[in-house]
Amino acid sequence: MARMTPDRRREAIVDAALAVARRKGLAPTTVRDVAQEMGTSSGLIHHYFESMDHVLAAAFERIAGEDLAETEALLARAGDPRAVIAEFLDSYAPVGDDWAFQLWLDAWAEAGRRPVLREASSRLNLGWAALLERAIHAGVADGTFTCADPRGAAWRILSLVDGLALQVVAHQTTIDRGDMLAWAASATERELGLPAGALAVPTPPRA
Amino acid sequence: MARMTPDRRREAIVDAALAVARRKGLAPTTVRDVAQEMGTSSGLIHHYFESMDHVLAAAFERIAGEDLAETEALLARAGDPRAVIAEFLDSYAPVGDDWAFQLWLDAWAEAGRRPVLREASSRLNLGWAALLERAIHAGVADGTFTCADPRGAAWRILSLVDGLALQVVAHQTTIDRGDMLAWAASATERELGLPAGALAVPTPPRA
DNA sequence: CCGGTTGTTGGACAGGTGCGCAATATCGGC
DNA sequence: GCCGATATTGCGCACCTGTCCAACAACCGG
Repeated sequence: MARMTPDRRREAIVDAALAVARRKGLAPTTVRDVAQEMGTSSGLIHHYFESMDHVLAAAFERIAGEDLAETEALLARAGDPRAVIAEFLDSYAPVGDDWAFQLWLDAWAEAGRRPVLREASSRLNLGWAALLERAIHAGVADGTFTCADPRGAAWRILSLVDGLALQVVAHQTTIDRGDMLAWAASATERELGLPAGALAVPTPPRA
Repeated sequence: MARMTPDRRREAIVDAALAVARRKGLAPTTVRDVAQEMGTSSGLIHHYFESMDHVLAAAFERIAGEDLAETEALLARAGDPRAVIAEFLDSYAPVGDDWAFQLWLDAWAEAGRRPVLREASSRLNLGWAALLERAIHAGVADGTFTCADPRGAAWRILSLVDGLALQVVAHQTTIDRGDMLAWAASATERELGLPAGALAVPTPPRA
């Protein structure tokens, strides 16, 4: 089809891969799927990417990186440290069938077997932990939080919400978004030395 | 090969599937892999299982169910509630390349796409939460723990250790077993109203 | 307007996938 | 010892997988 500059084409391939992965998941996405989604031949994809694993890693990195950047921007606007953490928890809890988090599940599972995906998944996860650690430091600095170990607290909070979101997305029935929000809030309050209920409802006090 | 009774053969198939899954992971395990592992033809497998998904679900259920039962037995021998929880955390932390936990990662990822696997994974996960909730109730009853919401605490602790173990197994480098144990212990102490350090080292106070 | 650079094609290649079925081998009951 | 029941085989079917490459076509500098 239409001839593109290499940069644009690479982007188009990643876009198409992401569109397919959204429907089918990361691992089941094939070269031919992506080619068909773009409306091109499949040979084109190997002209730009060393292997299919690299395409999938790039697709995962795109969506996970965007999510991270958006959250970063969201938190920058949130105001005081308490609101930042409340906003973080609310935005992390899956809504509906959260295909982005499903891609995280795929990435974690594949990370053990595909080095290229492990690299991407590991890097993005470290990014989330760092984001959270910065938010905690800010709250400790201005006296909102009490926390002796911000790095540990960041990993504990992140692991908790990952573990909870995992149940919501993978099993759908065991626990729901409401449970997740309530439980993540109460644990995080304890973690940051906040009074019980301080993180209960993210934005306006409305039930 | 050797003719078997249906019950024995079903067991042999599940055993073989588990042996392969241990090496390759759950999703990449194929009918032919399992047949070769047993030293039989592949047609035999479809004579006993409705589909390959059912084989994989049975294999996962076998290993996850055994783990759960072993932990249940371990905790029954552990003594006081504090020791039970300490033992739980220690046994949950992955050692080396934890192939059993890798199967959990596979199961969670596939749960969204394969109903048969979702059913198994969901049920086993509920089993672990119930185990933990019982242990907490016991500690609250005899005054060792202080916990207003044992069900929530069970899910929070389970989700936390799942999230931490996930990092250890999938990424290998981001955090290690030591971090995981320390962080799981400190969060659980807060969760159960124990003094800091009460769960620090599982068995003997050494280092 | 032409020629070389290069984005793109489309199919070949060697293998792998789950599943189903006729034929065969082996067993337990008589 | 035979025979019916059934465990097991071995292969075929239709399809999918990543990767590669010779041929083609579109664009850009001259």
